[in-house]
Amino acid sequence: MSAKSLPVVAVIGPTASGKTALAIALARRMAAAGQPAEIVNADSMLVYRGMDIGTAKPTAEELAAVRHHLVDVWDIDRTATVADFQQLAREAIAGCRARGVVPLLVGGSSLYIRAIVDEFEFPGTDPTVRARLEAESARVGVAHLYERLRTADPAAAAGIEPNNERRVIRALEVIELTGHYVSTLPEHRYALADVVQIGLSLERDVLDARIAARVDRMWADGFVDEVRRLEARGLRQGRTACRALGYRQVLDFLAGTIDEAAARAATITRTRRFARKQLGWFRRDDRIIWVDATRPAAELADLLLAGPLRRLVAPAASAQPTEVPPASSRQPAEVPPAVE
RNA sequence: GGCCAGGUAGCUCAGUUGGUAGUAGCGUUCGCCUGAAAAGUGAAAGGUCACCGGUUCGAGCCCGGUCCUGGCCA
Repeated sequence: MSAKSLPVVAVIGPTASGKTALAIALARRMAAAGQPAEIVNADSMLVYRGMDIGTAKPTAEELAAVRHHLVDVWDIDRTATVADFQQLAREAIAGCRARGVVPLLVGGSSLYIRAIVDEFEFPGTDPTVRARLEAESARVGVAHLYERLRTADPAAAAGIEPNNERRVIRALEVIELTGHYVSTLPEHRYALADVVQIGLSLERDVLDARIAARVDRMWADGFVDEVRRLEARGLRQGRTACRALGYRQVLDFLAGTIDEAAARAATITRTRRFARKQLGWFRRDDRIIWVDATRPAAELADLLLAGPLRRLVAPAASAQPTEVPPASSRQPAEVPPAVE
């Protein structure tokens, strides 16, 4: 199979829906069929070294079984940004394809996934400008900054809530750098060639139960100690990692503002809310092919490789010189089903 | 069994000298989102004020009784 014909397969879904398991299963099945695959992480927290239990990071065995990109690459005090991620992930994807490897992009954040696969351009940033605006906001209040935004760019201001300090500052920063700011998201249009998005879907009550079970397991596995160790290594100093679900709550517990039971309960409810948010994002993207997350990962992998991803393991694929079938082609045709 | 404190939104509670309840916190639901997205932000829905009776023009609030919860004493 030529590198050009390799799709990028995005495995998405809310937290605790089984993305990691499915990606691993897909990679194993594909490898067995002679088509190597590697995982490109699109999760903002898996990049941090030392954040293992609370992020449900793939296990050592899983990491050893399938090559992973963008996992354990940063220290916890580094600030993660979508723009950096976009670049790194696109490089990793291009690298895979160049080597004849199918990239499996795995993540739960629609923005991160879209920034990578869609036409998505970020205006630049300037730490000095940013710092100045942040300091000013702290001094005089967001309301003043919002007023300035209103006069500088009424259209942009209209799309931003006056109280949303983060966005107000960012908008002013971009206006200062480029002259204007667009406060709406781009269309759903792929920038990368041949993208297939697989979404894991499941009922809310099942999802909620899984989240609670996962948090319980995290605690049983020594999550609090993990956070304690990371705290000693500067977790509080960073801007991104310290706000991760669970970590933030345990840090509150370690600081004494809440007790441990409250930290655990808050981790569950915040994670649940996060999952709702994720689902809301994915709901708006009609390009996603949804599969039932309650089925075993191996079974789902077989189904996908017999259906939407069939061309990746079809025996005759290497014999067909050109003609890449569209991702949407789902005629069973002459290819024998992989299951049953 | 006696005394005390309570029973108001899914949870924790406010509720001023009685005028048919709260900008409450959390949760829930829905929306927005471009360099912190596991982040940030907006809005909405939710209550026969434990139950029965009484006083009053009018009771979450006062009186009597019943039930329930917690504490103390036996």
